[in-house]
Amino acid sequence: MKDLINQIQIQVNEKVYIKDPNSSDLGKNIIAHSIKIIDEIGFEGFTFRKLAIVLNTKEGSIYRYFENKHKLLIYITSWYWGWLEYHLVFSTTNIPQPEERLKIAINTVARGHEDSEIFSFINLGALHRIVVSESSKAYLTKEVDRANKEGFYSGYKRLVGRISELVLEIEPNFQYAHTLISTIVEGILHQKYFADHLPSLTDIDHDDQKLAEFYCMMALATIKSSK
Amino acid sequence: MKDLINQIQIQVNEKVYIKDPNSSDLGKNIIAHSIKIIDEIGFEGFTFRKLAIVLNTKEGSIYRYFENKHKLLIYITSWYWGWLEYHLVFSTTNIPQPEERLKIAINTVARGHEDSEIFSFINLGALHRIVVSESSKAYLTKEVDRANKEGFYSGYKRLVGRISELVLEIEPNFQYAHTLISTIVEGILHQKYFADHLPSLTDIDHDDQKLAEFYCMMALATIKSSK
DNA sequence: CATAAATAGTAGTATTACTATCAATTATAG
DNA sequence: CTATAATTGATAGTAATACTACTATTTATG
Repeated sequence: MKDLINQIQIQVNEKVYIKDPNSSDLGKNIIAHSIKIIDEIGFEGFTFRKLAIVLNTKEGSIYRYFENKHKLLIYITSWYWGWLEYHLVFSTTNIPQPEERLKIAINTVARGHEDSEIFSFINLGALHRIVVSESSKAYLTKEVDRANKEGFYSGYKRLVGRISELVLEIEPNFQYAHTLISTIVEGILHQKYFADHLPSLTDIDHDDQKLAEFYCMMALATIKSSK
Repeated sequence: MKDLINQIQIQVNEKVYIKDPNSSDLGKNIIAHSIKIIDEIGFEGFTFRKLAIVLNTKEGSIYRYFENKHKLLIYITSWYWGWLEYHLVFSTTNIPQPEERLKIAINTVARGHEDSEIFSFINLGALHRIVVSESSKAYLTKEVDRANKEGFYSGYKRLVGRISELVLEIEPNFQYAHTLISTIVEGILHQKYFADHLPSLTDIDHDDQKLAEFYCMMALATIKSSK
């Protein structure tokens, strides 16, 4: 699996960047090191100046790739959702039972990364932590409508859409597939954050397996209750 | 009800502010107008300078009340959770059936404000929109652990705790009360945001009643499924 | 009416978030 | 292998942000 994964490239909406970071070494370093720095000091503390110093380059060079740090955040979170979607499609094909497919999907989201800790130059562990604690800042902004129109959130929307389809396979008359799945995906991220920082808001303590089980149980109970 | 509500004062952890904004006209204006400005231009665009200009005062005077704008955000969101808790306690007392109490609680969170649009000098409609789109930024920061230690999130935690207790009254052996309730509270906020900005992630379109019904159904199905 | 408290007014600093320009380096195409 | 295009490096500069500090003036209170 690892070998195969290294063959593919995750596509990110090209309007997110000025110059494709995959097209050069500097570009790849910008992605790799911004993930590292944001993971360490948080998105608010992260600046292109700090990144430039680490990369032994200048702010100006980074601005040739991304208009601002918010776009860079959209880039790396979109990349993550693209990667997860790839993973999801892979893990659910050839599973005949729709209920089983939904369970696998929820497990995929809850586990986040796993067998491939480093995907080419991207540290998936750090990226996953960023998604947990920073990804909602990609859309919780006054520019959300413009960004959405440009398609910046299509990766996330596609993922939610795909899992919602699995729900509809189980129960085609279920009216709340998107609400249920976006609640679960956001819920998984939040519960992980709460386990780390606000433990009284959760009952699941760093156990991705258990987290997945809870949300599977919740999903199936909710779907069936609607009949 | 409105008259009674105007009698009480919502308490916010006093470490959040330097000087109690309730103790002066300027303080109250800081709260009232920061809610207005954040609602209009978003938390990122909001600065103490802009607030000072609107209030015909100087940055320095605002800094005597709040160390920085992040603390002010914590203040106003804490205030909201305190207000909601008050509402919740009020609306669930004297209801004998635990299931009914849980339903009322979820409805209270989903409706957010309603019969009291303006609570003394606070515009609850604007505050509710801020809670929907900005409140998670109060804890999604690298300072979260320090802030949590200071008790800055106790209002939110108390609210989740209270509703979790209602869950346990229905089913004392349920293991995931906090996870379920924090998922629902966050879910309600997210679904409202999605309805406004990313509609493909939700099935509930600006209908607080329906939103509450969905999450009530989900809660009860999940609780019962665990038996 | 005195004096303490609060606010207004003015300055100033370090950092952020950029933009612009030109020189040096590196890639690529003929 | 060289011309030239593309990329990056280096330097500079601006407006805004996020503060801190100090003094003058106003307002409250005993």
